[in-house]
Amino acid sequence: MEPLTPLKILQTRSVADLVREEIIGLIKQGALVAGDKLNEVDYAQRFGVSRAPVREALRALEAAGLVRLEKNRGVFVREIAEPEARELYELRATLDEMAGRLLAPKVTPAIAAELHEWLERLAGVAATGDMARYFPLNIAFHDRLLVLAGNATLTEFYRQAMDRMHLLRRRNFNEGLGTPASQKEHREIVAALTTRDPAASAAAMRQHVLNGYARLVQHPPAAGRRAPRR
Amino acid sequence: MEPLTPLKILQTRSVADLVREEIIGLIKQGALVAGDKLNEVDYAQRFGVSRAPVREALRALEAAGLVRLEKNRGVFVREIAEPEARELYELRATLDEMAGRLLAPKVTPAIAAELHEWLERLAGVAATGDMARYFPLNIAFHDRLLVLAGNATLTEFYRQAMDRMHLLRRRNFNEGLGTPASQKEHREIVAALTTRDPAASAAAMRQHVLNGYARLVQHPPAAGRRAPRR
DNA sequence: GGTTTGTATATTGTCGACATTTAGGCAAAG
DNA sequence: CTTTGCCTAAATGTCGACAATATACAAACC
Repeated sequence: MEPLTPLKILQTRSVADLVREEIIGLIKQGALVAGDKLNEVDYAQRFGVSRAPVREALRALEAAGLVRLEKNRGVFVREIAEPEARELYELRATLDEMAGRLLAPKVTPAIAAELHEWLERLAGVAATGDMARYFPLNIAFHDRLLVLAGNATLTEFYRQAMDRMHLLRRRNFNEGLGTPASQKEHREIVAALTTRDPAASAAAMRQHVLNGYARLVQHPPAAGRRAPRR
Repeated sequence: MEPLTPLKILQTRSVADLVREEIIGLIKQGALVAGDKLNEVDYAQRFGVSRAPVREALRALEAAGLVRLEKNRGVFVREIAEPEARELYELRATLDEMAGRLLAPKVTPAIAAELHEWLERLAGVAATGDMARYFPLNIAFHDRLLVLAGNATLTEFYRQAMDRMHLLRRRNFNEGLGTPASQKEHREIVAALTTRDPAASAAAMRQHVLNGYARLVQHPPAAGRRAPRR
């Protein structure tokens, strides 16, 4: 009943919105990495628009913590270095923990079945070793858990935290994913949720994130790129 | 050594930043309430600037969840109604809980002394019944706890959540503050922190927020203002 | 009388241009 | 050879204006 594709887009989405999403996409796929500068004129021309909507998009990205605006100097993709990386993982651990506690009592047989489907899909892709596919799938799995938890505000904050994780040096963010340990923790999370035990589910999700951080830091940091001074 | 006031401001802060902070201030002090429309030309003239920086400020406020942009219709102060209000309090309870757990082991005698000072100040102002003074003091107290917890990212997310609380109908957000029950919980929080017990501190802070929500909902909702349709 | 159509006004979305500032190169002075 | 100063180019901050959309009101029609 709703075409929703052709003109509803132009009726609801402004150019600034599209630019914002496009840039977020570039960050998520690694085309833009921490420290990169975003030239307003370049991006305006790339999208065939003027600078005004680009600037609005960049302002929104700044508020989301993805870029850093330096007056009269330019916009740079934020870089998350060590003190902050740990902070971010601790925060995400707490958010995931909350999601586990909320979701557990809501798990129905249908939800349990869906979660086991996710496990199979994750295991299948992990077996191929194709990180380019596993990476977004893993994020989608965790995002789905948050959505199922039923607190939209929590999901919004969680997504903001997850977006920032892409600002870690990509080489690192990927490492340790899809490992047997990570798979095992996924199964433990689903198992706890299936028993509808809030405390166990919360603990499993929290621990999974903290272990993910441990797997991250034990991998050698990638060599630094250009580092805009200051 | 640093004047930091006169020209450092103009060197680092753009007009859009100032406008953004100004509007946030209007929301915090209640001059702007949920549902109000923000006319771009009006605010541009009020601050003596053009629409461009105003629009950038509004984009940032949208990303922070404080306003809602409707294409070709305008910008409106977001309204937080019942399902979302509960979500927000649950989230804040979790963030405060995390802060309590982080802060407890860091409490030194100096910090304990500072916290007791806060208690006295809060009790003093609460005794006067002057909510206009108690209200920001209470927020500053909780903010201070977050800062002392030492996780800057957590503090940032917490502040974003707190900012949104101002979008609850102000009549409600104030009610229940400074009550004996609230004061008692403050003392329990500081007591737990002083013993450096992470679990007890986390629980006290969590419960304080959840009780605050309970005190909120048991007060009659203020009559609605204009409600922009859709 | 109620509904619809048409028009006028106001507001937003976007654009192009100007002023200001920064970054870098080059030359002159030390 | 280093440093200082100036100058040029590029990029950002801000502005005013135009086009497109939505809202309000009035007229016309059933």
